[in-house]
Amino acid sequence: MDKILVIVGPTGVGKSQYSIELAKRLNGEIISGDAYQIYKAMSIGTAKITKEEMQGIPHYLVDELCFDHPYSVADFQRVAREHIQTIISRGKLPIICGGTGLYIKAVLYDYVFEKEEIDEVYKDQLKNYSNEELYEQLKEIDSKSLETIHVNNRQRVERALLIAHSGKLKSDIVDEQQHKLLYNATIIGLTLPRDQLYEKINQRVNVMMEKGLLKEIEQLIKIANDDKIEDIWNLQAMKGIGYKEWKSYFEKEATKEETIALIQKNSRNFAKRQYTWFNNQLDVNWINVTTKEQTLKEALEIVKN
RNA sequence: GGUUCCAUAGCUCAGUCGGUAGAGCAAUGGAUUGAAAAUCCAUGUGUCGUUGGUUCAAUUCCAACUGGAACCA
Repeated sequence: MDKILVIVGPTGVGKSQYSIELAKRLNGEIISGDAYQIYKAMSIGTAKITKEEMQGIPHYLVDELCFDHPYSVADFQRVAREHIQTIISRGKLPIICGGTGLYIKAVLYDYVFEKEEIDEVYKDQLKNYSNEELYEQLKEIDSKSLETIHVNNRQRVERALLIAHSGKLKSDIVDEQQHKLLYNATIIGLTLPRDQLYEKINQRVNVMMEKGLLKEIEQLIKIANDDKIEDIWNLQAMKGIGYKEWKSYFEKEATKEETIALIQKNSRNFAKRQYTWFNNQLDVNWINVTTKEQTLKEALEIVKN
């Protein structure tokens, strides 16, 4: 199996910085395992690292899409795997670094995404039903998929119905998988005590403001106007933390201070969800990020073993 | 200095005509297979300011004290 290194951790813990240091020492190249850093013109709010900070280490899946394009776990899985092969063929170590748990798991494990064509007419029809009605429909078609989907989780109930409608059942697709790693992956998780992490997150949002987050949003709105995009706030890319919160601000329903506080809160909540995923879905070697030298030493040791 | 009011969860506060208490927000735990920075589920964490008194029983009534607020000097 091909050897790869994976660096995960909650938002704001300092993954990017460590990935560079490790890449330098291990002759590696970095693939971003992040759902939002793929978008161009969204740099401050996604805390993207700059060209200088990359220190010449090649990065993939950063700055590749316009913000009006959709991006999905299936896209990520396909392209990330291609990059892994290319990097290995050059004799380098692939390092996946990011905070999007689902994306990273989908690459590492044998997740299968069938080729599908969405039936837009059927999708539209679903809008006419209540959560309960959709749930009942799914119970008839694919009751097994309901084991991990709650009635109120409309997004995922609809998704399971769409999958069933396009051919195979979602539960069958999952059952056919072996849930095994496809790579010899070492997964390192960077962590901090919760209160320290939250403090860092709050500070980071303040720094984003100083760097011009609001200007970045205004710029995106301008691009959207020029491109005649109707509702910018409906774009997938604008659902990201640090972006979606500004809708209320521009509609004069929230002050700047309230918006900043909301971004901080959403970031903290997100960090907590990330921990839930990494703790329960991946086999993570956790390293407490207190001193930089110690962290690197520990990380290198884990990689060797 | 005097009078009055306040003190209950991390915060803002409700409440118990005396039987050890509950909302919102924050927070915590969990699910997660094509929106995942998304979407959804669950959970009240408390010497009811301190010390005494009355009482079978005090967070609740009484007193003193401590801290805070307002008003009068």
